[in-house]
Amino acid sequence: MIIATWNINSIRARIDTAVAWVKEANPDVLCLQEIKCETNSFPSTVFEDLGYNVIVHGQKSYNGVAILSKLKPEDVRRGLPGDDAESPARYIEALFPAGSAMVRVASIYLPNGNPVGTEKYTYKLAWMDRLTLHARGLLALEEPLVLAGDYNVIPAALDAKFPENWVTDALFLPETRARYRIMQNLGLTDAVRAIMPDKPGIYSFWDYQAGAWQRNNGLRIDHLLLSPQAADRLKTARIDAHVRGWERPSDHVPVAIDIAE
DNA sequence: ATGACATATGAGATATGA
Repeated sequence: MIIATWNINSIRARIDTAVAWVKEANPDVLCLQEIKCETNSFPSTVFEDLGYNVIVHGQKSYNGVAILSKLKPEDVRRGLPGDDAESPARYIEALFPAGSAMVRVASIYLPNGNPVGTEKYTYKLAWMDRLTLHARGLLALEEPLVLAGDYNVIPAALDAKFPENWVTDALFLPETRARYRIMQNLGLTDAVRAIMPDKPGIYSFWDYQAGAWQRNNGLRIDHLLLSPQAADRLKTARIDAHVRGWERPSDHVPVAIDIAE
């Protein structure tokens, strides 16, 4: 079962690109972030025509998350516990039952947090604390669980081309990385690093500016965290970096795993 | 130090992003 995550940076501006990758990779579940549209404006029929179920948690202009899936979603949750009606749309989760191969998947768009020293950074840290609390509850279910998305976290120096440029940034500060590590210490496995523990130069984001893609000046900030029951089934993980070279690309690329059914 | 790019909104310029 292929499960992927992709910050699409506007689904309406990127619909052809999204369809092209879906046809190429044929994922069973695709978590999208930064769809940048309201729930009712999501181009659901395009994907339904390709055989996908579509669930969306959108908002006007910014943020917004969705999950495309071949299996019918159940137990859908929109928003993280603690969200209110005005909270940005950054979390959607569903259960995909397939006999013994059932899996619960969340699409996560974690706040960026810059600039540090403002309420944006404290909001990011608080959001990570809320996510951790929710993850604890999900882990207690002892199910295959995949928390996939744009974490806006550079977990280690290995995950940036120039880590020294990020030491005071919200993506790489010790307080940020500590919270990501706390999630791992709960028993969640970073799928890409489980498959490629020490491999340098594997990134999921390249800035649009200053020729970042051409110089491979990237960051690995899109992650799939797996419960033990999912990690036991992990077969492969990959980052589809070639998509960054397509016309009018998102600044992020899809990250995909294959778990045994 | 600044801007470089890109998108949404809405019709020019600003907010957001990482």
